Amino acid sequence: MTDGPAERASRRGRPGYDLDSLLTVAVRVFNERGYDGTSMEDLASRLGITKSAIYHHVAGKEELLRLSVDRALDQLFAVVNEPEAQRGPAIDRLEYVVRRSIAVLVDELPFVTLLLRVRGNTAAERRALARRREFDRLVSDLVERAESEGSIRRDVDPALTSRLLFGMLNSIIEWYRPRRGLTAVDLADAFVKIAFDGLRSRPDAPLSPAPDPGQTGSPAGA
Amino acid sequence: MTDGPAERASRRGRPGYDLDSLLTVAVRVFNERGYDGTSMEDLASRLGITKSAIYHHVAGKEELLRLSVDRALDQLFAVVNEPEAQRGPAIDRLEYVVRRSIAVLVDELPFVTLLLRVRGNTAAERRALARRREFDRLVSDLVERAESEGSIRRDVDPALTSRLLFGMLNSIIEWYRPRRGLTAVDLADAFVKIAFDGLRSRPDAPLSPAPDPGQTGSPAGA
DNA sequence: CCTACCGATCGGTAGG
DNA sequence: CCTACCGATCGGTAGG
Repeated sequence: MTDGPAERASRRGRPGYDLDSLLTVAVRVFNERGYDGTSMEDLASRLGITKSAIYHHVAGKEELLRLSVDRALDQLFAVVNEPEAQRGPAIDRLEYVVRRSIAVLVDELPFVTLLLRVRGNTAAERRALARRREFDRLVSDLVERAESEGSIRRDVDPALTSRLLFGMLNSIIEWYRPRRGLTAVDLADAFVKIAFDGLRSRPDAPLSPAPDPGQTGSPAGA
Repeated sequence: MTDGPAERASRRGRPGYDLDSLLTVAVRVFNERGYDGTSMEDLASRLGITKSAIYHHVAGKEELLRLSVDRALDQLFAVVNEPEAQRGPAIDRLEYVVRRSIAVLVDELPFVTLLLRVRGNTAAERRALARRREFDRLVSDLVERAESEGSIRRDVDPALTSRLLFGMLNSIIEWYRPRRGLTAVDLADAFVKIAFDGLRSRPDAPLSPAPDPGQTGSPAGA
């Protein structure tokens, strides 16, 4: 009896954008030209509709930004609230959060990209930055706990370790593109190796139980 | 370019900005508001002069960008051309380039920040991106060489290792601020530990790097 | 002839 | 979702 949101749009009224498909296009343009550098006219011409039509869906440019970065933030917060991130040794929880964050980053690449480029010039941007800082603090607490449990090196400050770890993770948005032969799981495997055990080869150290010898996880470069 | 900004200009004509001191202010504003989001009027009011006066020094906004990113790029290329980056084991050369790049990043933080935020919307931006890619290729070659020499782990693709390594390095601009108790050398020391040996504590491995006796790495000068 | 600007205004385009 | 607009501001240039 009650039609779903997509149902309603397709049955009644003109065919056109719903909020989700509009956001998908808007985020792509924001990432190409920068949020500040994108005019509502840019968005309208890319969407194939007029500027005013956009205001049918959202109150303005800032709401487009808010809805977009919240989509990324909601999924990242969901990760740290999953049971695997809440119990067990902190080092395992940290690895879990890292792997799941990479999955979110890959699945929602344009939205996470936009989130990471927010600078804080407007209210919506400052709101996004505040939520980011809250996420960073949760991760930082996890790193600190892992250090006090003795599973993370004690000769580097936990806050610094946390920043470098997620700095490396976030940098993935700069070059990762799907459909280039590197899956999210292969990427996460390689990332965890580099981050947790370093890029140096250590012939004297015992290898982890049967690291798959078949694939090297080559990312088809460029 | 070691003379004080106002020294040279104080002899003839009005006291005012020379190109260097103008760039210092311009880059700061670009980083605050974004390059696209910065108007010439923004720059003028921050400088305390009129818009027209800026055109006395440069041909336009794009030239301000070009001069700024070239300052960062020139120093980064200088690093890979230093003798310590040209001879010896590739792993040592890589560590040297990492330490010196961190020193450049810290010394020229606003200029490197601007460089890393360039997106390619204008000709000057695309030119900067091309030079960045050239630098990245030099580093990537070094990582590949270190892997073929057996000093870097073989179970991760060198191009991927290189991207993660410099992704982590570049992320320093997001949070590092001078005068907060973390010197560039301390930062580089911690960075090299995390990047080369990983964040995991390894009670079974010797504390000091065992495989290569002698030096632990080049102290990067700064 | 130089350096270092000023006050005013150009044709177009921004978000709403 | 469109047409017809607004107040303001954009990057850049004129003569002095």
